[in-house]
Amino acid sequence: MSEQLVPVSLKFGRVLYEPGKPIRHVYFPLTCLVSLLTAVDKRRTVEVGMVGSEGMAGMPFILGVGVSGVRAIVQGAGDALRMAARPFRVEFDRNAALQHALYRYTYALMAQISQTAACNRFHDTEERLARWLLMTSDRVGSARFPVTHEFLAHMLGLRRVGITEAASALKRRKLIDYTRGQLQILDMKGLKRASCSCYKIVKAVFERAQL
Amino acid sequence: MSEQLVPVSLKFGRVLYEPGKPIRHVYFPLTCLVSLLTAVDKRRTVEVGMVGSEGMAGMPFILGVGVSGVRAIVQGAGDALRMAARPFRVEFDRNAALQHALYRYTYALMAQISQTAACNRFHDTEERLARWLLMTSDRVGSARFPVTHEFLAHMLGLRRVGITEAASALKRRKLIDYTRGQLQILDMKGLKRASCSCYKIVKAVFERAQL
DNA sequence: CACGCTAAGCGCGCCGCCGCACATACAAGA
DNA sequence: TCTTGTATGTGCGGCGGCGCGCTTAGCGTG
Repeated sequence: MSEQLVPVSLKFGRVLYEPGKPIRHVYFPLTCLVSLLTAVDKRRTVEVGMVGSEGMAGMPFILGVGVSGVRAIVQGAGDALRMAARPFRVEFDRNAALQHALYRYTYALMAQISQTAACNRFHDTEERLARWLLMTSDRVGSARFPVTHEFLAHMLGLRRVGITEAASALKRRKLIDYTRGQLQILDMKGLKRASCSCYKIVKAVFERAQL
Repeated sequence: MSEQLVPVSLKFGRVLYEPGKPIRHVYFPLTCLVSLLTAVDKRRTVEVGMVGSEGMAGMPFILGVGVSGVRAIVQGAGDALRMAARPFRVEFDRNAALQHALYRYTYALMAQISQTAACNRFHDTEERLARWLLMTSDRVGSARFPVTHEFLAHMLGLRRVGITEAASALKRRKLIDYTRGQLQILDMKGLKRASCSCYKIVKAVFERAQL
């Protein structure tokens, strides 16, 4: 990789891409976490994918499309490596190993999005919340991370109150704990049981793709 | 393209790929229509993508992954061009134009899947049914095509009865008509109004990607 | 022409999530 | 300490979709 790969520190809530807008940089998360959101209107959004250190944000660019299809926001503050689109294109085109890795990642991301589509259709709030917390925990590498009910509502595409209800149920069962924007997973195994099978399915896909 | 691209006739219901199973051929639909389904268990499935003559079935293969992530079934009987995985790989690797076209298509398919994920979350049966009918009609190039309520239920991930209710509502409004597995769109414009915005959004993505 | 099969229609009680409105609680700053 | 803002909790009526079981209607076949 080239010296044009610069470390950046990304704050929570920063918008990296907007649907239909050009992709100016690609990002390789190190400790940060990026959410890919799809909207149906101004206020209703749902997360379709999550990008941590295992992946890259800006996939359309490597597929030869210069605009983003989704909105990408920084869901967990932290560091990432960033590269401007043009030099990245040059590097990507001449680095076969990079191509292979990123195409494989594209596949895994597609599988994740597909599973999320089915999950959104069939699984209830509590299962989906548990899955989201596990996936986030895996990617930030910690059982404790900052997140509010309001934010979770945007991720899972439901009311803030819906999150409060599901989260307090999980809290009652001693699977998680939280106060004012700080959440901690207390019982990882229990939370896995409370989550839907989509968690395991997606995890298996990523492992098979060696990511 | 090579002479190993052979025309095949695909019957309704034929399964082209199963999740986790190897991809032995790739398919380029000519007049047939392929559905990509994701399951959460044995009986609950939902369509996440649709592949017609604008695209190819077997995308994971071009991303360097030899197994399918989704189930692919022939939703509309018809013809396709088929190529065995190995010779396709050879052809694909040396044909830059093909690569560009298929990577762009991958992007469009991802966008379609993402939008479906959001659509499944927010839109009601009638809107989603209308969208499905429009997308299918676009791809088979006809306002009339065979489909049963039972089949639609598997595509949209709901009860057969749910389809009956939504479809009869559309019928009452003179937007569609159907009997025993034959469906006809009567009022295309009206059906577009009855569908959710996801129809237009996905269509625009495909047009922008020149597919 | 009678039978069986598949497609489609209907009723009912149930439940999860909706929108809306309001209530509490903790935190930081003036 | 008081104020303001953000985070979380609660209540309620409504509705869309669920599971279940049953009915009706075409169509093909023997």
